[in-house]
Amino acid sequence: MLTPRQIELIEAAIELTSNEGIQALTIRNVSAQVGISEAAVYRHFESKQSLLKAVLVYLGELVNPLFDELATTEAEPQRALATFLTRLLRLIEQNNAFTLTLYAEETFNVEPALKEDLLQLMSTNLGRLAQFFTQAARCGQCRTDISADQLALITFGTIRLSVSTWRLNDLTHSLSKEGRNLTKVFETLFALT
Amino acid sequence: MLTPRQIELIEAAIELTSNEGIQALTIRNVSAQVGISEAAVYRHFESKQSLLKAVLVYLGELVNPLFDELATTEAEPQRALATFLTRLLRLIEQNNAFTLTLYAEETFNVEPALKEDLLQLMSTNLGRLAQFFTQAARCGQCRTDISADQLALITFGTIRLSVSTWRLNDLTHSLSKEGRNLTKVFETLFALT
DNA sequence: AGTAGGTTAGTTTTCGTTAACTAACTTGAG
DNA sequence: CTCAAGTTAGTTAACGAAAACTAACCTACT
Repeated sequence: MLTPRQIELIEAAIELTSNEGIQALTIRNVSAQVGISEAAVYRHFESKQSLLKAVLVYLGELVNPLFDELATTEAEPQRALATFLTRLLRLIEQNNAFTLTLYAEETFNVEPALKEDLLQLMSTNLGRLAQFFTQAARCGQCRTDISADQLALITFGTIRLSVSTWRLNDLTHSLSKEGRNLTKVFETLFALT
Repeated sequence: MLTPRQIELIEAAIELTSNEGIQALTIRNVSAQVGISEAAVYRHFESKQSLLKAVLVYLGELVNPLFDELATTEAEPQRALATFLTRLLRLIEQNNAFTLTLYAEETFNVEPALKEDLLQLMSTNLGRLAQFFTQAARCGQCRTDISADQLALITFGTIRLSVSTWRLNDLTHSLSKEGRNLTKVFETLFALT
């Protein structure tokens, strides 16, 4: 289990990375952010790599609840996807750090030791989204001429790029509003033909 | 204009970054790759930052011809998009370095000084794609219930994520084959309703 | 008394960058 | 044509800052 201090360190790492890029993710910066010395970090993580690993796990757990709800909700698919999107984008908007959940593979694709974790994070996300579309198609609420896997790819890819442009534009326009647009687009796009 | 050596350095930088991440993009590594001393790099670029800037420009110019053809071809839209996709993915498959054209914003979103260039690269790509869809819609070859901007977002986002998963999976499955699938998907999705 | 969690002060390595110098070329005046 | 002067593109050696990490010590609580 994670101690409060460990969580603090993980969140500092995430914040630094999402704001200033992977280059800013140093033990120095993390410790400074938390307000302890560099050496103290090693009381809580035995190496930088193990901190990175913990960050990845943490990121995975951040989005999981959203996918859980997407999978178990009683609402009809269109509504469920809309809710999912709204929540995701609101979280990102509120907490800059959240963005990393989307880009983990790009950002951390550095050390081979982490590749395994990255692959799992990515395929879990895509897989659960695909599962949702399979389900939706089964209830006749979604087109079937495009495979669930590909619908998941389109959805996730579009979301990522939307967020990406939003960030690049200095978070000016409202992401939530963009989310409502996207919801509509997906509704139109994925409806029965 | 760029000297041959400058191009060599730029290409080394791109290769390093796309293979091992931004962390590996150091003057040391670049110079070693080219086979000269670190100091010699400064005969060709006055600082690391100016090398990075040159890399971004170079990346932009790499994809530009593809967009040019997409914009000017006489072929009908469906065919044109298919060709564009095929070429892009083949380039990426052949030359690992090419991937960076897609992820530049993620990868280089580090130094504020480069933000301007990144923004331009990104919005040029998206803009040109959107222009294509506008054109296609005008000839009645593309649905109009979703805006060209959003079609561009979907297309580009999906491509990026496809390439991303391909890379994460150690370039196992054929990207060209994936391209053919994507082409079909886009045809189905974007056709007149 | 022992341990969890902090400190300071180091280590070694690598970073970007500069200084001082040199060999190989170009160029222009006598 | 010759040769002094300048330029180009490279070298080695060093700089200070910052990287990840370690050792030794302190301190407060159980």
